[in-house]
Amino acid sequence: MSFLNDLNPVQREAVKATNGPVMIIAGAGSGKTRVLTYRIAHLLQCGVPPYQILALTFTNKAANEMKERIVKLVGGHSHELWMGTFHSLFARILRREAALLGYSSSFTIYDTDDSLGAIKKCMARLNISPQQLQPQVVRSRIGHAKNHLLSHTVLAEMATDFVDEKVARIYEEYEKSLLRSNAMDFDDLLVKPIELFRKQKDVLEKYHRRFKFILVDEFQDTNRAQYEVMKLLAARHRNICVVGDDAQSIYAFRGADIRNILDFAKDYPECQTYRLEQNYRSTKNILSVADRLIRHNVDQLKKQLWTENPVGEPVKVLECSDDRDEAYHIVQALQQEIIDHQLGLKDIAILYRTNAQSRALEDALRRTGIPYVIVGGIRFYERKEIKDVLAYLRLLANPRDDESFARVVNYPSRGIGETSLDHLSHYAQQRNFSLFAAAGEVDRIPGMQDRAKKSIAQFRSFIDKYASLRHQMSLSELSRSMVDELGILKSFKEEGTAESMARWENVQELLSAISEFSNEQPDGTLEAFLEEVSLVSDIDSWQGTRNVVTLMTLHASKGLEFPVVFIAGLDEGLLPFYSTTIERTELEEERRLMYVGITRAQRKLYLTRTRMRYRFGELTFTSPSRFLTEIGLEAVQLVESKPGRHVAESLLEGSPWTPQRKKTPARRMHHEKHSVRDEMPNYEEESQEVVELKKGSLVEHEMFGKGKVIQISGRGDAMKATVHFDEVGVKSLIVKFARLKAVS
DNA sequence: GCTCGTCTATTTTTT
DNA sequence: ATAGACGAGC
Repeated sequence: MSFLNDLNPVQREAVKATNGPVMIIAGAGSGKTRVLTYRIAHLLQCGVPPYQILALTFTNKAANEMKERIVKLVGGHSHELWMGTFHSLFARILRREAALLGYSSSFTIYDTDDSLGAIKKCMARLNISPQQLQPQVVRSRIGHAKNHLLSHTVLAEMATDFVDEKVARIYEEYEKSLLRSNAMDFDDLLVKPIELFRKQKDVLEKYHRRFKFILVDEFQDTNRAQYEVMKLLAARHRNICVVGDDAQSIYAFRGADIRNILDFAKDYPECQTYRLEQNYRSTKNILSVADRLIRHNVDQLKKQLWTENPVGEPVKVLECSDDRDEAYHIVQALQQEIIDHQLGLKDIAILYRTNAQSRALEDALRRTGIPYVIVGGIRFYERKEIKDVLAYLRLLANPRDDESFARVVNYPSRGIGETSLDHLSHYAQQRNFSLFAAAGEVDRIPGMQDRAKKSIAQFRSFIDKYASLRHQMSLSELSRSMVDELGILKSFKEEGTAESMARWENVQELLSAISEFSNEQPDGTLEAFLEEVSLVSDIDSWQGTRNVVTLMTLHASKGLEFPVVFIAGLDEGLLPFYSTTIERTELEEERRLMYVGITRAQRKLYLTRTRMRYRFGELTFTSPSRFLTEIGLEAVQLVESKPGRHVAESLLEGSPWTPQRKKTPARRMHHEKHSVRDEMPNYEEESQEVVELKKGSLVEHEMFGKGKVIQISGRGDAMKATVHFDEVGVKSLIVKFARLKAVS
């Protein structure tokens, strides 16, 4: 089994232990993904049919990458692997089994906004005012309850105060409204399968027969519901492998529970544990900074990361006067790195705690003409105009979707105001109807204006018309003609403001996304498209191949790596983030977040902070993050920021970074919505001497030394080579920037 | 029922 | 600083 030789001894053991429960504690940069992919490849090679393997990942991107890598290792039927996020895979199972839960298979997935809307309506019905009890609070309490598998009855029994009692009551009402709307919220996608498996043993058995091997990635970020559903599925064969790193647990705020790591050993006493402690990613300096920081956490498993990589350059700390100045120094340093080390823009990432921080950075990059891309921020699918169009599509798939109904019944304006809608929902409520069903009996509703009745009836027949056209035309034709008939694009155009033009563009982008989806999956249904839309994350669509600087939050950076990393905003209060006080456990999560950021860096790490920063539009003084103190001055190199970015600006005249303006092409989908300028030609065409590379070639790299090519993937600029270096192990390099020299 | 102006919170992080 | 929510007035 040749490919197993690419692994170090511990990795190889972890890959080969296919029977029974296995826990892999994998430190940052220790080849976690590699072990997972090789493990699956190994299973396949041992003759396990792909459909018997269930692999649960944190993002769709991780799943897709893994699939690709597995195909490269063993070829073949990777599409038969069940690999994806908990949410997307269980949505798939739920669609199949929907009838058993009283749902139809075209149920809608409510996003957080939809749930909030539904909760508000429930509260109104129960006469609980939003002043009395914030709907946001109610939603998070209900979400918390669901994640801990507590039903509204149990919650009511446990209630110790007034708030909990109310929440339990609203929870009950909310559940009813979800069922009536044929809708599930994000938490339901995990909770409902558990309900189903517990109630219907035969269904569970069916999946037991199917999934003989289960793997869970990013185990430290799973919540109780995820753990429970995984346990149910693994109950029969007990071939369950979880991979995680407690030091990188950064989602406790949304219910991730590190206890899962401890409970695993209890629930599976026969489990074999492997620790991957050799880091292949970062220099010794970077690793040492990471270690000095994380040592301050009390809650952590014992683990000592080490590396054979070079010591590397010192980690630099930049102190700046304000956030504009900080952005400017980052941009300067970044340019210097590119010149000094012949890097591409895509080798650089700027990370920060809050999305709001991206603004100053964007300004600085734009002014210098450096192309960049922002991952995250306001998501494409959460924009108002997009949600409006999607609401129509959702109604076609599931007319009972009350949130969508309420959203667009009067968009574009049809003269159906709050009063009419109140009448309608009251009528619906009395009969336990959906709004759409009530709209079918509009004549029987007392007290409603005739004009409103007519409009509602028209709206209903509009939906009916397109719902029946659904099967006669393609998804993209359907959406296009519906949007046309609604006059949405036209009205944006007529409005003519910059904002409405942006909206126009966004709707066009949505329509192209739908076409793209139809082309890629000719038999893809409307439901499938909507599901994809509900469950994508920003990081899913980030492609590391464009030659641009990447900006993102520390959270989004998990699982990625970059030669050069900047972490901005090391100010107390911002990173760690808190407003007034902070508890130890929260502080430790912030520290892990910082740890995640540090360990993204391969070669060079910059930490920056400011003495003053704008907060809520006001300039406030800040003190250095405690994390800087904890790391200690002796481990870093403090760089005095040279004041005066004006000087810096004038120096830029005529430099290679002076903007060479090019017309901005239509922006790409959500992930690149903020990208202002496309790649500049001098970077795109920056080509290295072409080295003839093929499997088995001997090469030399300036940092990693000599090695042997074990794999080539991609073409052109995106061509990657996987090289086994004598000194540092296996690396995947982008050929264009790796500057590999042939060794004879 | 709609529009304009003022007020407010928002600035964690996301499937 | 800014966008969304809310209330007063048409």
